[in-house]
Amino acid sequence: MAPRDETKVSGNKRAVTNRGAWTAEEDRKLSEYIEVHGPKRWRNIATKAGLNRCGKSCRLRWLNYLRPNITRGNISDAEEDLILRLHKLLGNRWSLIAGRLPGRTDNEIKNYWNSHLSKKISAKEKTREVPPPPSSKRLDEAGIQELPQREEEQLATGNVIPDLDLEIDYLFDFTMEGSYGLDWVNNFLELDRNS
DNA sequence: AACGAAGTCAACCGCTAATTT
DNA sequence: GAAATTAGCGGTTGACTTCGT
Repeated sequence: MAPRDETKVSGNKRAVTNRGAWTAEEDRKLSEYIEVHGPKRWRNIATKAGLNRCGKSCRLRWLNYLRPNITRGNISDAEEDLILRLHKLLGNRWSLIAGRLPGRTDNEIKNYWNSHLSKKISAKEKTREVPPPPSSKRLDEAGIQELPQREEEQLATGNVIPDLDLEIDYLFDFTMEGSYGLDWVNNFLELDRNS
């Protein structure tokens, strides 16, 4: 049985809502209601569909599992390659990445990244370990290596920008492109230049 | 067979942006 | 224009499964 939680509603009243895994019955109720009324006003959906859930939970369930055209199961090699390249370009912008993978959800891609790809990458980097040429970094008088300016800025602001210079040839090598159009990448870069 | 560690993934949380009242 | 509500995002948690000993 799903755990329950008290959710604040207007005033001092509290409503007890279900939490945890969704049941088949809850899925059915949610799907049927959305089929008729559409996926909007999630708090209304939760109450009017007779679900003891918060609107947020209903929305998540619909987007990640119940909506049509969801692709479930193994991520193909082409998809994995695209995720890697998009992540290099966009960072942890999971919803944007998911938007380029038909049928995949941001949650699924985020999970796949955290459980598969991040490890693959760190393993790759460990084996690579190519030291930079001595002239590429200068030493200050105390003998401490200075960070490149962008790295310093990122550390200062906390905004880590994906390293677009790293493996740039690989990133923009579209010769192995499959069915995924990447015109949007060019548009994105054009917008970025203009801004 | 039993147990703990590691991996996986669905769901929740906290926050911000956008929209509505 | 301000306040309230809703939608959406990324990070995190925790239950469950698989693997190794």
